[in-house]
Amino acid sequence: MIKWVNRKFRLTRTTDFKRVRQHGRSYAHPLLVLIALRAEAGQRDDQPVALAAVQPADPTTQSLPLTRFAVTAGRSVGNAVQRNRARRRLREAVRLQLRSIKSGWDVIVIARRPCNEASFSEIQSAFSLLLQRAKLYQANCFPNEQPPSS
RNA sequence: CAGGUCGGCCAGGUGAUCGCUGGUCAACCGUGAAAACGGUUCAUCAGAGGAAAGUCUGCACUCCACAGAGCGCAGCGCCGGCGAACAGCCGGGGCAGUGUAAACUGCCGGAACGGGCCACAGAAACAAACAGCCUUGCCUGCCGCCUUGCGCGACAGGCAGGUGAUGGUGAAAAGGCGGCGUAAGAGACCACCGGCGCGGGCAGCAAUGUCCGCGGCCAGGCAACCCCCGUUGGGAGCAAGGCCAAGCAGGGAUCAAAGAACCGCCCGCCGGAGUUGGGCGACCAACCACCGGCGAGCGGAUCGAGGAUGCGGCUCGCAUCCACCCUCGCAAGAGAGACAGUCCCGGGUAGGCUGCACGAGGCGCCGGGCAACCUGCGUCCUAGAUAGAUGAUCACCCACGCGGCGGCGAGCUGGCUCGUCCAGCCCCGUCCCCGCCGGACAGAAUGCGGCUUAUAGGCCGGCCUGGGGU
RNA sequence: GGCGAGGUAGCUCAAUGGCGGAGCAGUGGCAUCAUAAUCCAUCGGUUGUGAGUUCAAGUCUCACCCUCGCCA
Repeated sequence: MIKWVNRKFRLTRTTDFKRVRQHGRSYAHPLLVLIALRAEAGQRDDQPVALAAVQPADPTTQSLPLTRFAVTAGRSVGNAVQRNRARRRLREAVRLQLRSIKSGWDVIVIARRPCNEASFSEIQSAFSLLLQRAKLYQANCFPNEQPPSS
């Protein structure tokens, strides 16, 4: 499959952030927060050129749209080094879990301050726990086996 | 060897797998006549710092304004050099301070242009007065003496004088100490010391240092208070600025009616303040050169459904006024509201591209210079993200720290055959091995020169102090 | 990223370089059967932090920290 951590498949617009944060459901953990919103077809129409250019090239994704991610760290996390580090580790956690996640969602992942002291395996387990609670795993994959295998 | 101080350098390294961003080549797909553009995949190359930080400064660059100058505001201020420029750097000077020393820190135009301040205390905060001192002169009172005189001497008071030595204070009181002098005193005078000014010699490019001579003690502190002198600066900032596709006005233009705020001069009126007069008083009347407002006339300038003024440095924004209607008020006046219709053009934000990385560039060498720095030559191209790219996992090595076994040195204890001996202990130092932990501050956002702040440690060199050896 | 405004008692704010104050709040008292209000008294400050100028700094100068606002 294609690598989905590319920038073209992330959430970048301010309007997307506003929409997901207003209408999405949030799931909290001491290390991070996850906000998910199911992408509607009408809302995706006005969305960027990259989607329209990819969809005819890849006919398998025509029926079910992409799942787009965004990773954020506010000023309460720390200084610039700690914020960048939290974003990179969360993005890596998203990339490792990406194969077993349902399509057609817009997800925002927000880092919290204890994320600085946590190890990467703790971040991974926290992220998979939140994915279970949000019921974002695909039906054919077993969520308990997938995170350690990848 | 130990401690200190100054300057410079590094900012863990190597390798593997999966990922991220940008450039280049190739293949495929889409649009297109083609050029080209966009996307995917593979290969290859590159990918944060000494402070990238704080945004304190100086520039480049862009837009706006602009004839020039001035006003206002802001920065700087010993001397010389460097530099594109700077509140920067280098070298030097003076004053004050820390340290045994090496060295380090802070400050640097003008207080005899002017204004202001110096709380409390103190007589007084910069310029004289007050208290005090003196009894020099005159007058009065009183006492003593004898030479009985406008006599001499002592005391008290008043007037005229002389003073700035004294006055517990305070951060600061019109040089210090000694003498001479005087009615009392005083740089009034003298010797020494200190400080100031002027002139000259020597050293230095200069700041300045040093020496000599003369003058006269006149002149408190604060300019990181205003100010004066010299010098520099037009304002804003890459979210500057430019271009593009779609779509849209609350934006612009047109149609309507001819006058309006503004400035100058002059006249009149209203209110306030002031002066004069009257009234027991509230107040009244007159004058009015001051302040605020209104109205008419004349002249000027602007605009024309919009215009004018003021403020914030002038772009631009905000406020007010006039022009239309309504309401309130005795009046001058004040307050609130409305701004329609038609037609056309198409700005900006959000989005994309650009600005955007070959430059006051880096590195090395020769030369000049004490140094900062500069000339020349050679070589290299070395990040360009935009919810913002460097992450995850693993192996080995290098520092640092902790623990353990062992060796050596020093120390302690014990023994005798008293020696450069043996045995034990091990808080100390060093070396080796093993295990664990484990990498400071911190992330480019237009670029560059500085400053300031944060920083685990390591390496190199100069100098100083102490100890030991030769 | 760039620009510019501020930090004073628990809160909101004052304070010509010269002993840091007001209102509310808190505590104690008066009063009331009791509470509130009123009245009286009282407590509470490293003036954000650190240097410097000055005899003296909340104020003047510099550096740092924190908070808030704006962007054709």
